[in-house]
Amino acid sequence: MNEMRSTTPLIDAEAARRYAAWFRALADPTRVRLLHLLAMEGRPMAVGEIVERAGVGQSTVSHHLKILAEVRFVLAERQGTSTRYEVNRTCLAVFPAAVRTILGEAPAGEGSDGGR
Amino acid sequence: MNEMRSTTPLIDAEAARRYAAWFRALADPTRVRLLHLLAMEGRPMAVGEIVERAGVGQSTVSHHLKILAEVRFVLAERQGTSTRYEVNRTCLAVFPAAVRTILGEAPAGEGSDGGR
DNA sequence: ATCGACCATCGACGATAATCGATGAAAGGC
DNA sequence: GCCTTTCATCGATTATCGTCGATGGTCGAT
Repeated sequence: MNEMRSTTPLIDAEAARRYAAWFRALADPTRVRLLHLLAMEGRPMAVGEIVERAGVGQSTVSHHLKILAEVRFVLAERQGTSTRYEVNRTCLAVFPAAVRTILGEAPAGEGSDGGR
Repeated sequence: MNEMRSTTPLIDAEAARRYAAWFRALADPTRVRLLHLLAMEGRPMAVGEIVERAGVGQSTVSHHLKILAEVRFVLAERQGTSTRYEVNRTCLAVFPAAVRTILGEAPAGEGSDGGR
């Protein structure tokens, strides 16, 4: 019982959920800082190394890295007993495109998904 | 008890919270749809008019409009007994700038705040 | 002054999310 | 084999969020 009455061509519910999910991935200060740390280092970093600088517990860091990885804002690579995370700049390009679509300035459609 | 150990020049906690707040404003499908509706109409709309097309209750719409207004993504204007909301495209320009700053590609500093 | 239309706010509820400590699982070194 | 290191996952706790119905406040008209 929850559809837009929609005489006008509006974003459908699924697209709205997809866009919201992207924004939600960066809707937490800890994740913003983790992403920025990885970007500034510019190299794959081990989780323990990240934890040393994050100011939050190891399980918390792991949790947030997982969320960032699910939307491909970071990439994970196992290396022996360690896991290296690095920033994935390509996928972060979705934001300008998403904003343009929401504002109706985009050619609609999927937009640059960044190679998901 | 929660600071980055920060030998490297990282985003400070306050900046991270500010960026996260911007992303959080669009981290909900209903807000994405409301913003898109306002953008497609391209004119100030009364709340009742928005409610007719939003598929959620009046108080819910009012709640979300308030959140969008707090970050200036929409602007409110009382007109008699009614309140008109319209999209504020200028402030939505913060996203490309925010992403560049988080990725360390920005000229640092405040970035285009959009005239807040 | 009263009424009606319009919208914001309140209170409550369920759902989701952030954080932590503890436990578990995989890989390497002994 | 066993122990250590490294990380992911689990369980619990607390806080935040989305939604609703109901109430309250403001303005215009009668």
